[in-house]
Amino acid sequence: METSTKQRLLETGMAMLLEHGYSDLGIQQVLTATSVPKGSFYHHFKSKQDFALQVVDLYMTIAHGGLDACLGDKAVAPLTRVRSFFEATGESYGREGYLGCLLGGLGQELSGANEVFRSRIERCLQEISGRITSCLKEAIDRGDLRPDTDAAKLANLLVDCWEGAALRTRLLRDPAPLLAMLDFYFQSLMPADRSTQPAREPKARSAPRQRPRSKSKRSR
Amino acid sequence: METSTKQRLLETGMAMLLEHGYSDLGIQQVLTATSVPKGSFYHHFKSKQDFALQVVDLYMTIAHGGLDACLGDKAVAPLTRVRSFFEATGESYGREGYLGCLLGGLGQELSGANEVFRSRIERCLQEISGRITSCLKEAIDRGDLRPDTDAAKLANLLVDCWEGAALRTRLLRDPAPLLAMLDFYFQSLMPADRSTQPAREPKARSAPRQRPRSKSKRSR
DNA sequence: TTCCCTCTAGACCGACCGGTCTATTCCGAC
DNA sequence: GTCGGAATAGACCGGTCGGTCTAGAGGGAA
Repeated sequence: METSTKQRLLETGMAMLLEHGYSDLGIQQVLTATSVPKGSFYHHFKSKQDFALQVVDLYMTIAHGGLDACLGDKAVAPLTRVRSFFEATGESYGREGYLGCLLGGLGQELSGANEVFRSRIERCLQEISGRITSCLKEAIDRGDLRPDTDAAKLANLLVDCWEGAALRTRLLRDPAPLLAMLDFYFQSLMPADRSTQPAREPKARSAPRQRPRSKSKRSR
Repeated sequence: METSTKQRLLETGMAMLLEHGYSDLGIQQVLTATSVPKGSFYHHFKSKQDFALQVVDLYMTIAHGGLDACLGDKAVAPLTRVRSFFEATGESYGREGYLGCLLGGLGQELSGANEVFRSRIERCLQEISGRITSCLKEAIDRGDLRPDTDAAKLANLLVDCWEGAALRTRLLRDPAPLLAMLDFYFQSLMPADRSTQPAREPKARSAPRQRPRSKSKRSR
């Protein structure tokens, strides 16, 4: 079954929005790339903005899928689960040429002048942060974090720093900033000894975990 | 002495680029805002891109001014100097309505498809990071950081996370993410006891150091 | 005064933008 | 069959884009 026209538009649009951003991306470019006539586009979407918002929805569906896959396994330490989500996300960035995060990209570009995108993308980040918060709370209950830890604050911090590192990754076309950021963050949470390990999983993993880990190292 | 036409274009352009981004900002908007005819614009700048790049140059001149002011005072502990630079930068964001950092904004928007901006903005971040690196090395020499610390890596990390927090600040129109990020970073560098205090200076200060510390707290 | 160069001034250009519109094709329901 | 809505198809629209061009204003040097 070949994917529907709408789905093709959304998927191609996601990649093109990531590369070009919103304002620089013409509808005609998307139509040419997908061989879809303009009439079909405006049959499925009521405007360019509507299209981009639906791309964001699709992006979030995928993100939640990743969160489900990584945060759900109760057999793994909660902090390890959180880290594994970001590592998996970083790997998916690699598959797209290290262009960073769509939420960060659209958020930066549009939030200054477009209230619809501003609030929508902030809400998306809050969703992700919220799910990480839950996992951090588990870590607190389990004694992996100090009991007075503000889980929501720590989760937002992680998301924010991640977005920054993703921007740098986009500028450098190199994943090093993402990895360095995760190292620093989790090392700070588990000063020196503590039970939970840096990033290895204690039990068998569900998803295939290939990834050549990128040989590029650069100076940084 | 009223500022020159070119200077007015650059200053207004900086504010408008911060708000609208590059692609969404029309030259005509800048001309209208400054009451400058198009002929003058293209007399001073050879293209829109040239204009934006010169805005970035101006931004960097200002940034270096801030770095000079904050990092130069040898009487203050180096880590405190670094922190004070970012705190001052955060305050300047506030004066512009918490729209974040121009380098982050243009970097996100354009680095996917425009190699000129990509390399230029990466270079700008490296310049800033480089100056922070020097200051961190001072901290190492002084014994405020472990001697095996990778100063450049730590400086890049700080810049990256700062940009991420600045993005969130733009989305929320609130400085809290910036402050939370600085707290976490410097607390991690000085675990618990260590000589240097969180953000207070050990010796007499030259520059006036008021700092209202921003009353907005929000939930986060 | 004349000259010349910098800068101002804005009409104008072709290209392309997002979006509309009408016509046609497709295909399951009946 | 044939009917009717979903989807495709692309010509077309007004507006705006970045950029060009010509004309003139200003002012210091000779």
